[in-house]
Amino acid sequence: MSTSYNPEIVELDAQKYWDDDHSFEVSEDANKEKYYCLTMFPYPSGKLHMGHVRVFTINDVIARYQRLQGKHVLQPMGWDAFGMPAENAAIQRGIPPAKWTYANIEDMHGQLKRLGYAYDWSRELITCKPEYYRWEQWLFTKMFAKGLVYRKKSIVNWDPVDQTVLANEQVIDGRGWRSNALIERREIPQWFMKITDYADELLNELDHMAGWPESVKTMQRNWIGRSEGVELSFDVNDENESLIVYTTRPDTLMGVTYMAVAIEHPLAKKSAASNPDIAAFIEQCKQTDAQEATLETMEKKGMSLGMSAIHPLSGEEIPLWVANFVMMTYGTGAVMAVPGHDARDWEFAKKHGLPIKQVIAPQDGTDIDVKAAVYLEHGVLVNSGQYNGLDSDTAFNAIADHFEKTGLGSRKVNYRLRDWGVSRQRYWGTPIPIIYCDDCDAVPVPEDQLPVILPENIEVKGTGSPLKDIPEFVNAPCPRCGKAARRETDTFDTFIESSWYFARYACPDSDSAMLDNRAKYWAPVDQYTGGIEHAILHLLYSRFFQRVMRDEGLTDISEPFTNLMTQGMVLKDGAKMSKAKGNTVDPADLIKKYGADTVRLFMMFAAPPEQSLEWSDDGVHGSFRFLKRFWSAVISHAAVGKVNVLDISILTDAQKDLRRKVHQTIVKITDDFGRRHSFNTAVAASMELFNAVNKFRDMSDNGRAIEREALESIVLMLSPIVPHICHALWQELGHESALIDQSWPEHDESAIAFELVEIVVQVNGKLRSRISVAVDMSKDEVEKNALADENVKRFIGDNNVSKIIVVPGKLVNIVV
RNA sequence: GCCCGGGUGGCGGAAUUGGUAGACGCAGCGGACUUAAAAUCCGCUAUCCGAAAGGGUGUGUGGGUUCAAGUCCCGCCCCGGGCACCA
Repeated sequence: MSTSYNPEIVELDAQKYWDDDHSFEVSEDANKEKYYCLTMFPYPSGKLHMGHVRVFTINDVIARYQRLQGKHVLQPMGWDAFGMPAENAAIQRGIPPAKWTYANIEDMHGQLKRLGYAYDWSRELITCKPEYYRWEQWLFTKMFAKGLVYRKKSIVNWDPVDQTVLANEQVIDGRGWRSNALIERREIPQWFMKITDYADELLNELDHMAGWPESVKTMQRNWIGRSEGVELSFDVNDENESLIVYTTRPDTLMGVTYMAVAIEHPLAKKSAASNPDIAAFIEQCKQTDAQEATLETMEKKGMSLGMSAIHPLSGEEIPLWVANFVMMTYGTGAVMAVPGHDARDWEFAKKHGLPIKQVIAPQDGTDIDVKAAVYLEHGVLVNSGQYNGLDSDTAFNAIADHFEKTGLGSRKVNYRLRDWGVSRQRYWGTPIPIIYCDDCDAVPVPEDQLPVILPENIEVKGTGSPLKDIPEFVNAPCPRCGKAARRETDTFDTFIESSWYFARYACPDSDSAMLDNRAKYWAPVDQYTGGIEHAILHLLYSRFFQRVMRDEGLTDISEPFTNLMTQGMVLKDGAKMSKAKGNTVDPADLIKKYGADTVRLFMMFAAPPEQSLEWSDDGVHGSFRFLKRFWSAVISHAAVGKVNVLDISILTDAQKDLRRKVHQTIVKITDDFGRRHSFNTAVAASMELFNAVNKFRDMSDNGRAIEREALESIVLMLSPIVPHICHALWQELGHESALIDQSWPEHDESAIAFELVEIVVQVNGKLRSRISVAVDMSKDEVEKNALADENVKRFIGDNNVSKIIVVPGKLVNIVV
């Protein structure tokens, strides 16, 4: 082996060894403790970017660490292959999405191999293949049979020029990205999955998921948004149907001064039919995209419907409005407005001159003016007739009881979570296995006719789905009556593919079932790593799908991911790396220049995994320099020859110090890897130990034996991060068997023991001195030593010592 | 607008349970080696005052709790992620 570090030779050699040895291919072994270590699979966009390299390296470090801990590790990789970019590429370049996607997968596969990840490539999944997506079609038909899917109208972004539905991303400042036309909200029929049936379970289980970050659990809790309230009905003058509203504040019921419905609400539609002004207003409100952020930040607009509802307690007439901020998708699409005690209602009332009435007063009796400022707190009821004087909680129950007795309302638990709309009006996705028959309505495709295969050789124009233009695809006999019928041309949301792929890795070749017995061995995923941007949608959908699969008898597991790590983004010049901003760094260029190990090392060293990482070319160079120094230090140590067995009975102080440092570092790095996932500090600790070895320079038998112990420990402990160089250095150190088959180093408690400890002395909390004391010295003795220090005496001066705090082994604080 | 994060030297970051702020690395400065450059090696490096010893200040910002606050509490500012059709 060469004395200078040549990463390309070292890395290709190690990779060849792993390939020839099939080192990372695993099968089910009941005698070994399994460890399933997974990263969120990539979309095959064409080129690997730094964000990919970061997440894959983090996961690879964990996988390799767990292997050294003796676990039977599965780390698979695959491709989330359906999605919009393939259609965009197809429009721009005239290549079918399938062709573009498969070419990208091939390129990126090669780039991943060059990074040396410990993947079991024999399990590689590609979600756009019928062998994969047939099973989600199958599950959909099972869900259909159980009533877990249904069709209803829902709102999409409609581009009136391109005559097509746009994704939120394709709407820029309210306009279509290609046509530049103003986008409209439009209702079309779509398929939904009843995730709300699982809302309570998805919510409650979060309390038992100790391996998930608190922030992600909080986001999911808030997203599900369970609330307890009362649903009640208001009669509407001259109408047969009453208006149903949901409120979490029935205690403010007597403060209702108006009501508002969404523009899609039946009452609004009915008014619009006879009143052109209202119709015009609704049309105007439709001139916007369908994003919640747009809805929440836009100007609050409304118009009186000229109708009124009857207050169920007072019998007063309450004016009825239509407003753009009421969402048809939450609650009943109608709200009772209490401007005195709700911020949005208050703002709207002020703008439109609607009355504001105080019905809640502060508990402490303070006077407030709700016309000047909204009062949101709970308190004591006023201006509320028989409920006056009750506190908010008591009033909640009294009013709820009243409505339940009269039958005009009832207590209700509501969720912010909505059912999952899975229809997409796009080509490049899994065909929804439904056939529409004039007589039998929507009929699921029977199991023996699955999969419904997506034709791949196709031209995409960007105006509606090309599937509609393929008669061989669209025309199909009704599976129930045999009459000529039409196939659904919408495809599934691509989140469906990513909601179960983690389970399929266990049995990627199973052609008789979605999951087989092998899945029982590997599930659940022990460690899941991916971007924080997936905190809600992907992770919630996966938790839902896992339960659907469970209830279908495919698995006993409810939670798919035991431990979750969400890694931060890769930034350059303070912004997320993106083509649009022109601040990308191509991993391939860096690997060519420095090798994969340097890139991996920098990624792990530059920032803790959960934080965003600021890219630095200089920093990469520093990592390369460290590897070069590490290489030559080990090579020159090995060149001297074999070392003798260490005799710990005759160690010098310097030898004891280095040995202590070695074993302290083992303790620290083990904790950093295993418990804290703090890879940046693990690297720093390795560097510190390495610096200590370099300063050591002791060619005695014991000296060389300790140096060997130190270098071998560093090689083993850095190997999850820089596996290639460590593979080579392990051989240089004279070992026959491969590094990946070794065990993680264990520390020697006796090496860590020390006699003296440095204690900090503060006077009034300010650092004034340091004293060195015996490790077992009593508190009184430590105090005496501290008070005897010259600088400490100077700061105490003539003052009386009022208190002394001693933190054993750490500090003394003298308060004067 | 709502939900979740983050803000520490010139830069990336460390400080794990309220107990020494700035580990480790980069950049910079000084030196060694070299015809020279690169590479490598050694030393210094928060800031202000001071010859030094030592001292003052300092973790976005304003308050508070505590013997002690980067860490806990309250308010504010700024940056990032998500908001259901980007993945």
